[in-house]
Amino acid sequence: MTRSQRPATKRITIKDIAQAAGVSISTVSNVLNDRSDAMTEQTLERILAVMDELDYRPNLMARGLVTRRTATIGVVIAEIETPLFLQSLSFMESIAREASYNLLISKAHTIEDEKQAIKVLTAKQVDGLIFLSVSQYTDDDHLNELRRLDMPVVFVNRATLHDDFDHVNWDDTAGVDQATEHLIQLGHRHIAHLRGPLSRQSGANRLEGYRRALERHGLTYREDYVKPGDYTVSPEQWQQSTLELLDLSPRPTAIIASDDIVAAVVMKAIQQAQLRVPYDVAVIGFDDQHFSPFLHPALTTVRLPVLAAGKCAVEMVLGKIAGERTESEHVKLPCTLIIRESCGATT
Amino acid sequence: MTRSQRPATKRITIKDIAQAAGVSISTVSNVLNDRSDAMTEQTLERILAVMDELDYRPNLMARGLVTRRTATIGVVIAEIETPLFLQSLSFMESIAREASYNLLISKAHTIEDEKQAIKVLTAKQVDGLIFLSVSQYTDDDHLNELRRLDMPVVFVNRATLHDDFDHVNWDDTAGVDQATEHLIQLGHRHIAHLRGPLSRQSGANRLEGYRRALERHGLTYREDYVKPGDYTVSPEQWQQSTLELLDLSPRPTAIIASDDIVAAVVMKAIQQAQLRVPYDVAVIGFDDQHFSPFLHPALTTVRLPVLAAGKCAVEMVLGKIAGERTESEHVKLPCTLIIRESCGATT
DNA sequence: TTGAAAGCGGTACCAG
DNA sequence: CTGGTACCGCTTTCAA
Repeated sequence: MTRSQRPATKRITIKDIAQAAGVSISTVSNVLNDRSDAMTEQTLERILAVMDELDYRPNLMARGLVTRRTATIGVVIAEIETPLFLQSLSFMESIAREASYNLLISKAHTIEDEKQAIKVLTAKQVDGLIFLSVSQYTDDDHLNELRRLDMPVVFVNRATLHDDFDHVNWDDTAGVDQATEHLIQLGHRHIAHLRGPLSRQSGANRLEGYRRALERHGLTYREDYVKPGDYTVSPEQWQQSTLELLDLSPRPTAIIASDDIVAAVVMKAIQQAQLRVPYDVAVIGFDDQHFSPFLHPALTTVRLPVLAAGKCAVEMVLGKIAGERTESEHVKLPCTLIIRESCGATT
Repeated sequence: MTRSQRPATKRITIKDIAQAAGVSISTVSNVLNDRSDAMTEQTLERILAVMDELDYRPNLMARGLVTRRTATIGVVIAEIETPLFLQSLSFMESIAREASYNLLISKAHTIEDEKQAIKVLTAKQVDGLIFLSVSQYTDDDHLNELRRLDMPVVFVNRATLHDDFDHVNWDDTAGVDQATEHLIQLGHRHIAHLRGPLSRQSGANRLEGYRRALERHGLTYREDYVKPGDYTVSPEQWQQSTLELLDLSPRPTAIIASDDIVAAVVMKAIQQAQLRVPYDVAVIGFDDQHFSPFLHPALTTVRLPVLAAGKCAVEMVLGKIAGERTESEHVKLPCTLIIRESCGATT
């Protein structure tokens, strides 16, 4: 059976409803827009009945053409593959939907993609724009055109140079500081760090948090305790780096990984070296991904407020659309240390 | 600085371009639609220049109103939280974008949500609809109205009763069959299964695959080797069930988990019981999630073809939109056994 | 080759 | 309180 040959189902419009109900177009429009106060109960009922009977679906594009509202927010996403970011996207959808908005999405890996995404999303008349990015510094000149748009724009996790835009970020530095502090409180004095890429603000910030906590406690920062451990190098190298750390003297008693996946590999390497986590070496991750509680041992990690950030971003653009918020805002959300088993503390 | 007070930037339209370039509206429309053949090179250049200068952005809603095309595909997503499904969504976006389509998304957890999602997405005039679902049997009557829509509709992973719609599914049964077969080939004779919810087709199918492989090899199916292990019960119960399995006599030498997260917990429980994976007990997961290669030991699992399914679904609706595909199709994608370390085989 | 005009499906203003 | 009508911004015949 093929369902694709045009069934010639003439699409029914507001005019059809008006005709069938024996009223004017404006009257129908009024009920569509909840202005039925000044209308006979009877009339309303009849119109409603006709709409239902004819399976009427108002064309939101036609409406949008005149109201200049689409009830749609555009989301430009970098590296959407990251499970965490996708979760954030999902949550943003929930918040948006509560306000009867939908999300129109477009991924953008390169600057060129991004330009293109901005072009098409604005051409589709979205009411606002959210950028879900990696914290990389990039050439941002093309963002200037956004200013001419007179459209709410919010950047999530973006190290942009344009400070007059709205931003939602999280405090990586404080996050790792907290993690390091936690280890120090537990008595650790030799803490290593598999750091993220320094090309990203997050990598640099986290390293900074690590140093800061160390310094605060008068612990020396050792170059050889810090090694790259991120997607720019292979998992084998994470493992290799871990082994090298274990060979150091004094051997680090704790390792802070750049993210939860790396932490999993670190734990694995430690265990394969016949050492125990956390008894011989404690491990802390970063992100708090879905699987982290289920690792063996359950991973102590720093939770990124991706959900809160998504919610915040959506609320910011909705606020701007509604004209409630007008000032440009820079929100920095805190990270939370989630204590589980991998560093030995029990809460 | 507030950027929200109307800058009175009159939005420029095709009319403005025509005026500024000293040509007619139709001429501008022609260049917008790549019909510049019958046009002076000069005219074209001038129009292009003016468009660039005025930063002209054609209003795709206005266009869509007449062309009845929006270059947008609606995606209705159930349980978008699942990292795997979100990956699929992300991949769908890639495929769609290659064809210059965008995705308008709406989550729907309940039937009521779903009705609402269908309503608003169609009202926004999407060119096609993709349902990314859980494989649950539900009351599907509301889907009937989709038939009247004359719009391409594809269901991914949905156990719908409406066979005349397009479907993309994967073969859970064969997937678990394969996993079980693999274990049997490795010499296992006592294979347990932490099964998924039987309320979902996937749970039932996987159990079926398990039984099928057992029977094919003349191994008896033991009720006590099968326990529920899914989101309907708590992680503590997964752990508890694992321990119960380990207490059985003869003790299972292998456990097939309902998904990778459960598999992680199973491995953890086994290890905490001072047994080794895979030497004492082999473990196989289901999904092949992002973290699975990084578990200790790396998880052998059945990969769900979520990416391929997403791609397939998008291509199906694009094909229908283009009028190339007309027949309704039912695609069933194979699952792939990914052999890593957790069941002892080395490829 | 280019221009004029009639919609697409709504909204909203203005009479009556 | 209801009906007529001028747009919204673009496409698309149909003439010139």
